[in-house]
Amino acid sequence: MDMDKLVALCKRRGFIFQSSEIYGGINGFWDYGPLGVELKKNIKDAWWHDMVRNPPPGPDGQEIEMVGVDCAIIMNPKVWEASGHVGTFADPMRKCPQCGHFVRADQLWEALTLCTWMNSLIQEFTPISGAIDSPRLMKWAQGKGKRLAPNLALVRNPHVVLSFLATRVNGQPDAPPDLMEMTRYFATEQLHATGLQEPCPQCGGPLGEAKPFTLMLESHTGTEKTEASKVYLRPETAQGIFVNFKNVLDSTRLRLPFGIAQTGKAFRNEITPRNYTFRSREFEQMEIEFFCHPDESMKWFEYWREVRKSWYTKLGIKSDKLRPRDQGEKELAHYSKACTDIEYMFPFSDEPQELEGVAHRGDYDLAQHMKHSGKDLSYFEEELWAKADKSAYGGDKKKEQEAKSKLPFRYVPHVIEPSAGADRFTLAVLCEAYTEDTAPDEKGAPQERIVMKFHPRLAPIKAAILPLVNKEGMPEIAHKLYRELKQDYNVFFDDGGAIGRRYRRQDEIGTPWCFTIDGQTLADQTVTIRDRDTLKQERMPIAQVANELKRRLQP
RNA sequence: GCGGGUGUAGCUCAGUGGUAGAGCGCCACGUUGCCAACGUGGCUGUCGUGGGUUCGAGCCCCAUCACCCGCUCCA
Repeated sequence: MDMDKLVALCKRRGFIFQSSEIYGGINGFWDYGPLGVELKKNIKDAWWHDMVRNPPPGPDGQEIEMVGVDCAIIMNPKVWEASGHVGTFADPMRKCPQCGHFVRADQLWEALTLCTWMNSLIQEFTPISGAIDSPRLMKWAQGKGKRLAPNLALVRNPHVVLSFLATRVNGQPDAPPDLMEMTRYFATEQLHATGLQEPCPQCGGPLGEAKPFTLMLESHTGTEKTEASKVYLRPETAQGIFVNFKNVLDSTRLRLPFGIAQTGKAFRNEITPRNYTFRSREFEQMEIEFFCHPDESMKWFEYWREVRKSWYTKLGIKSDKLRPRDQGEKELAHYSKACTDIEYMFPFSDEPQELEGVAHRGDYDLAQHMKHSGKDLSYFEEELWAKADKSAYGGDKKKEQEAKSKLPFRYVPHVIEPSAGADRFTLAVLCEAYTEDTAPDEKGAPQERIVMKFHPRLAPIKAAILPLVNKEGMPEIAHKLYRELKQDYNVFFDDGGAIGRRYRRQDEIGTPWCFTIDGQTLADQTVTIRDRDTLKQERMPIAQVANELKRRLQP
């Protein structure tokens, strides 16, 4: 499938527009048009219905408790300190002017010890003794170095660099240079002009100054625009759930395990927004935080991984394009026990791209918020305590208190986090639906047809109501049916042009069914229902249309 | 952020420094008898934006914005 054709269709038919287009657009932001908003809304509604209102039975066949919240986009900035976003997002970054590579300033040396050219170079000398084998380094610079680190000073100008290094070593023989200092010398071409420099792990070029770099978008509240008034647009909806965990617990009588769900906008200052709406700076998430007992968390992780994967399949994503991928141990965050990315083969990439991450986050988030807010976010098993044999404590209140303060009675819940991208799934649905096939024209000759094969639940328009011709009362009957159906569904009335053209127009926007009022309707009150994918038509009584539509749209 | 490419009607795209075009679509009227019909008429443009060169710029130059591809980044 050609991505350009999909992008053109989305614009032509009103699914997706570039944001602020008449002003030249803005990088990384997109608007949904009349059809796009219906599609995305259907996706969010399907998610809410299938995950919050009516989630599949649990691993042991039990009912799943789910509730929702809708939190503010702007929160107390301390939330983002606790979550780690300020720390990791605001790390000073250093950029290589030669190749454009970014590296976190505090991770430079770690990156250097892991990088290819450094590992190659390190075999050519013995930094601990400080001994330098100039001819050997020269050979490296003129051989392997040229390929591995083309912008390293040692490679670009080995004579000068080696002479600086020799001066350094000879000048202070009792202080042999360590690995870091040696490396700085290797990266420095004009010692007197620039001082010692540090090399890029990618190409060896001299790195620039460290600059703070944050992926969170910032704003200010109140009248003063100061550091103290700075606030962040949330980079994920999850934290709103965590900070409201206690509120939900206290206001609902819910007992563990249960989940809290939220859909909403999130913002990230992506360096390179790319691939249509896939990586946008403003996007919408559909997130669940499922709170459970630490001993049961893996069971719930597996439950959600399966539930989320099959949800996509159920809504029409072919299973061979859907790739659940378990993250390796190295890839996992330090607090995480497991994480599965549910990925989709988008047409714009040879690699599957992430639609959703199902993460086992342990007690990391709640523990962080306990630490930073000073509030107790632990959970107490009241029923378990009520039934417990307390004879061991002999009525000693202190012993009882101590027992109540730890497992199995009190603990910080573990969390399973299925975090899905609403816009990413919308894009996947569009890609998946786009189909070019052939359909016969009025002479029976095959003609090219573009059809969006949306799952009926997701289709922006559920049905079109069409009078075959505009006479003999057909438009009136059609309009009456239209009025009836639009009470419950987004349906479309069209009496313009020939019937074939009207069918094709509906195909292109993925309307699953067309109801046509024809001459026979006048005689026996039946209409035809025409199927988008098969082009087949059946007759049914006009009085049964609403029920039939309801039946076909059942989740 | 770097390198390469693109930007002309709603869409797809022609356009050689000298009057801005085509196809499709869209709208109106007539027609219509189940899969992109036909006839007649009509609308549609700051040629991405801002400068410059020139008697004259869609075309040449500079800058800028957006999109695409490749690097890079992606807690």
